[in-house]
Amino acid sequence: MAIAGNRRVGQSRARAVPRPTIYDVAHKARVSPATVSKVLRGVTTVSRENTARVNEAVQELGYRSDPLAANLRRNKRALVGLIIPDFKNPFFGALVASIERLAEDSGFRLVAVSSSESAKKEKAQIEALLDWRVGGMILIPSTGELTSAARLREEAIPAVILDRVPPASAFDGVGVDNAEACGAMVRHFYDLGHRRLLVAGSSPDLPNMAERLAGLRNAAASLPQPMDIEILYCGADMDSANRTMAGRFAKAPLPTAVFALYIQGTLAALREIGARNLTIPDDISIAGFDDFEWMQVMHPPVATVIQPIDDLARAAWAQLLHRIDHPHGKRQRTQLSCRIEYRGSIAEFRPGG
Amino acid sequence: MAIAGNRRVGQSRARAVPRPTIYDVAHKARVSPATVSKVLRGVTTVSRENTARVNEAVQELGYRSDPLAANLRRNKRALVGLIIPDFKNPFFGALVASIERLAEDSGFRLVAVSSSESAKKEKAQIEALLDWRVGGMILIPSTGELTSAARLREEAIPAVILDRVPPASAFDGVGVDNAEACGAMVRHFYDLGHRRLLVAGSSPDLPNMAERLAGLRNAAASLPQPMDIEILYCGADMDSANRTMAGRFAKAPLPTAVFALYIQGTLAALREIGARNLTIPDDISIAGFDDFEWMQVMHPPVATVIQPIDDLARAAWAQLLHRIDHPHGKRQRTQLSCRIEYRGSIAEFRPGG
DNA sequence: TTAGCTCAATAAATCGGTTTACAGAAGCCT
DNA sequence: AGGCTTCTGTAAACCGATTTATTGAGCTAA
Repeated sequence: MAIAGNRRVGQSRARAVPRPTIYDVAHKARVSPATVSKVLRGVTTVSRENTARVNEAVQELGYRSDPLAANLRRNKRALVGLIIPDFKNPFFGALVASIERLAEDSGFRLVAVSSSESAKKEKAQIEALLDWRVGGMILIPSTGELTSAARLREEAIPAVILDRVPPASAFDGVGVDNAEACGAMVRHFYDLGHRRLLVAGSSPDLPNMAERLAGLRNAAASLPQPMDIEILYCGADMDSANRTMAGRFAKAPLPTAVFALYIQGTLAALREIGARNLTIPDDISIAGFDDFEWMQVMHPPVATVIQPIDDLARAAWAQLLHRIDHPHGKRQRTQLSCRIEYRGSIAEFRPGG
Repeated sequence: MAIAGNRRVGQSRARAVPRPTIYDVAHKARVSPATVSKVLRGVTTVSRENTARVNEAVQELGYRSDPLAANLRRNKRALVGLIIPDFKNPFFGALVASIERLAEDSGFRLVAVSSSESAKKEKAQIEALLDWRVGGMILIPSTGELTSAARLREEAIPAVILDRVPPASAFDGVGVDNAEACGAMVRHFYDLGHRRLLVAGSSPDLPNMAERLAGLRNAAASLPQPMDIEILYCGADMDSANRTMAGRFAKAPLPTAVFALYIQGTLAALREIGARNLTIPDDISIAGFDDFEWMQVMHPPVATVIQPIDDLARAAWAQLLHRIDHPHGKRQRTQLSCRIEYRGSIAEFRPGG
């Protein structure tokens, strides 16, 4: 705020013709501004004749409403905020793209910002969006603590938690059935003879990670024979993921399969496997989470759990609209199913293979 | 606009305590709202005593300014728009992340939107941002035509074209020296004995593509011996890229090296090479454009031209700020240098290898 | 002492819409 | 004809800040 406040924002040359206002339209159509406003908002208590004249004037002047002015007067605003952890992750990118389209279709303006996986930055972004008096918020938290929840409740902002949905919170949540997907993957590995599985998660604090871990632990517990599941927390950034993974692979015994629960884990595992000249899937099998184009051009293609991104976006959006209209309705949680693509990176375990 | 207009935006429960306004602060500090505004904006013509009282009141009330109201009154606004072609591409994602941080540091709010690589959508997004009376705009065009340029000029909006900078336009531009990088890559291939190079571009309409093509053609023209450079336009989406690439590889003679000028081209080439069981780099060498994590976990790692993303963002931002302050200054174009990482995917060409 | 000047403080106008409250016309019923 | 309702249309208040024009106090110089 500081610099833009001091900076002489707007020395730029004035337009030749300033944008027309609602008053210009009213004047041209020989009605009052209030009537123009009604026509523009589709209020029906305007005579056919006046409606026509207003529309004509709008056309001729090329009038477009100023959303700042409009939103200022409205008590709640046709603005929604979306906070994602990282713009560089195409999974989040796809969510942004999808939600952007949905918001536009419903007449909302989406303001997408990132928290850089930092709770502090997330908090600041939430405050900034609250300053804008957004009518709602979709949040992919940077942490499971949901430290900012208090503020959101204080302001009574309709909010939906997406993807990283805490087990208990006062907010609507939309995510996938992580446990089911991970359970299925574990059983698949088991059925192929794997008994030593390395799981790469980012951090146990993230609710989706916790669900994935719980899911695969539960699945493992109900297998006919025991399966050794080793969990490795590799951190959110590539550097720490690479380091942690390298540290693990320096020790015996090596796992016969790796299940990476997030993209950086997948990349770190692939890198380490490559660095040690292990062959996929003969020496070691691997599966990842989320689907990226490059996974299919690897040799062999990388098996992965696929979250239904567009469906997630649609569900979150629907939830948010519903919450805006019904602030007091019961809290909802939506869980969608993942699809697993068992690609060539997973194979049967052959002892001594 | 339509639905949000009709929707009863804001039935939500009123806050227990509505956000304090500048009037509340003024009342509490026993000064006028004008004085509060001055203190908040750092205007110095306020007595030490009043400044202190205002700050105290701000603190106690937890007051935060409403940017909508503030921006409405200012003639130009502390808002900048950023239009990118696609949120799903991590290259653009990284630019968004970087520019977001820079904007924040300068006290601007960034509104990032996407054009989905469509000129029509781009136009709509530009209009929407103009409606918001943004103080400036950074645009990565969806096409080289810059069809929306007229509107931007009409509104006299400070604008910077990023990445896909047309050769001649009335706007500031920030990009990389595509020609130099591509020339270097071509010479590298030549020096390694390659004489049949397949180049995968998205579309000749994009200015950066055109520069890349011109660069490699020029480089090829000044080589000691002729080099066969075949250019293939594969389109922006994965489907068409895959189809086009498959079509090319169905015919002889195959190239000895592929240089893909964009990510989808790189992926399509890798897929097709894999599908035909060709070995990299023994059967065929390959280089890409832009650096993605997965390139380093491929076997062998994929050589690529690396654009300095953070520097691009910084240059674009600086350019925009400068343009906002000096609307009439001479148009500037910035070209940064790329770095090439020659990784294992490129090797010497051995005839009959 | 008084005109002239500087400086801090504020009342009021303003940005461009939306919303409220009310007025006037028309239609209906008794 | 008079009372009641319904329906359109508008004046004016309002959203929450910024900016302008003005006031009044304090100080200096003549």
